[in-house]
Amino acid sequence: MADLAAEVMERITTVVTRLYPSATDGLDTAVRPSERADAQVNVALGLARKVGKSPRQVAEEISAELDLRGICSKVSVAGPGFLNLTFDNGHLGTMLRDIAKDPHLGVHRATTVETVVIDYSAPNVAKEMHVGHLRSTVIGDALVRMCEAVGHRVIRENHIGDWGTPFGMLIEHLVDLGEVDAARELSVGDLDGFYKQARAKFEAAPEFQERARQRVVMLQGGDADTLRLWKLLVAESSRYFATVYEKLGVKLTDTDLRGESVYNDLLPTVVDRLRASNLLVTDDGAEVVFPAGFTNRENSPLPLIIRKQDGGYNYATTDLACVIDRVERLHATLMLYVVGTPQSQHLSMIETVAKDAGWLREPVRMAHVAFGSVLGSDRKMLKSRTGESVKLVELLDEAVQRADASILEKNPELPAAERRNVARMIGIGAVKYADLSGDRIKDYVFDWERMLSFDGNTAPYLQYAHARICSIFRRSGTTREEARSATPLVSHQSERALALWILQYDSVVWDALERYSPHRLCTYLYELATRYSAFYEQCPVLKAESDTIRDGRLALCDLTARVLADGLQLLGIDSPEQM
RNA sequence: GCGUUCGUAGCUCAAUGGAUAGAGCAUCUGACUUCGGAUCAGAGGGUUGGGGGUUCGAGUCCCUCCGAGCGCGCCA
Repeated sequence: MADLAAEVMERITTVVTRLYPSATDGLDTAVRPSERADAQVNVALGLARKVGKSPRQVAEEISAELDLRGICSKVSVAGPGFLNLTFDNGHLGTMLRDIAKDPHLGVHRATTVETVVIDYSAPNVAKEMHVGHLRSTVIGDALVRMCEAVGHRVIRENHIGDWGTPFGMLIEHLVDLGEVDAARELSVGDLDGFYKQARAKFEAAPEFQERARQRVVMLQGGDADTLRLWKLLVAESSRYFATVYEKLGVKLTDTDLRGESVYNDLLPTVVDRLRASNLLVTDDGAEVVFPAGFTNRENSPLPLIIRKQDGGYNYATTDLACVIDRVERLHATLMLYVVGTPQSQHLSMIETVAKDAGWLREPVRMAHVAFGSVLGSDRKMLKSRTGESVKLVELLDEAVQRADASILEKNPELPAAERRNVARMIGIGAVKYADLSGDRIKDYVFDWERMLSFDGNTAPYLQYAHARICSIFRRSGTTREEARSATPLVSHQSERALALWILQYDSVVWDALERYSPHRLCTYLYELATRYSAFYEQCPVLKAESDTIRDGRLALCDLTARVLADGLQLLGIDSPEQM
């Protein structure tokens, strides 16, 4: 409804400024969806007090002066002073025809193009990816797609954990196994086993512990052979990550990998620059910054530790180096951190220090795209039967396998090869959609039954609606492209409901993007599918009364399918044509 | 203790400060010679954790209390 709304808002503003020239500050001319009409405008309610009249009277006065011919067929005053709008059917048809010609389906481009750095996924080298990585990866991927869709310049950064003390232990374990055997074990994808073995040895054998410590020193000292072994670990892990990303269907590739180690050279610079701006304080042998507004248990200032007592750096330093790198080298204007809620204080401290140090200045900004945990049916963090974290690949494989079984049962005619392909789209889509469809800040309960259900706010339901439309076209004898030239008539009640919803796609995509809330797009798509289903029941397409009606309805079908597929694509979910 | 997030139907979740708080699941009632019934139509189900406040208007903003999760100095 973006363009509809824009034009209405403009005309209302004109009328209001003419009627009440002294009260035009902070006008709420927004055109909102309404249950009582096609849309409502509440401008009179806020205006009433300023002009000393009743809201109802103000609404009447505006309504009397308002000329919406060609856009609205009816404008009425209702309730305490709402302006209820009913759009003109012909105008709706024209609008639909216009966006049908637009490859972006009416979604407008960003007026100022941002350089958006999105930090997400972030698995650890030599460790298995588990459910804990699911949300960051899926939400981050959706944000990448949405940003790209409106024309922003997007830089994906996968900040993998590839540095730090655990690597002494991991490298020594690699040496013990022998490089060839170790590489083979890692390439199988059994990172969990590798890490656990190393950990077990570290805890059990003092001799191993000592070797591990020395190895850390060698690693940090740049010993050539140690670095070679380290790179082997990183390479094998990266290959493994790539297979997981492929399975999950996200856009991350090897070129997006940007491990913590990349920033090593920048760490001394961080210290120097903080010292130069007099932010650095020596406290208890460590070099720290005390950003304002943070306190610890004892209510004393909470430090951000830049350099530890032993001279080593920690993750705060790396994160600050990241900010410098992203702002000064990449020229980021917006940095998104798709990181769990528990990190919020840490990121807030990073942001404060980066601002205090002058590295982060308007209009450049960073945002913590925080999200809650994935819970089991017991409402606790999701764990496997054995109490360990659930491996991401196993979870994804199970999703595909469950989807496959479901399709086999419900559509046995589908050829096996096709079925496997569709099962992947549905299974992975279901997992992603379950992750994206709730407000990201909240925890959500992982439930196979619900996410794979064909009823309710699920990916399969949306995909089904899409497949049904494709089915109509297979029988219609017309192509999707041909359908686009027709202008829908938009006269039946459910045609109107569908049309009005389609026209809101633009504003919904932007709303979801600006709030970094993919679930708003999900809610919209679900409602779209629901409205389509009602239309489908009540308005025969192929058996319509006339060719004109039929063509118009085919155009509506095509648009609906495109918005569904486009919206799902923004969420990283595929839309099969049959299922 | 301090900070932070959350609390909405039996369950899982929605709701740019706007009208009578909406969906799905589950329960109950209907609709299959019908473009994919993998669907649709309808019913019941609520003191939005409690209490104050701001506002023409509060689930939403502010304060306070209760409950839950998470974080709070040398791991990342």
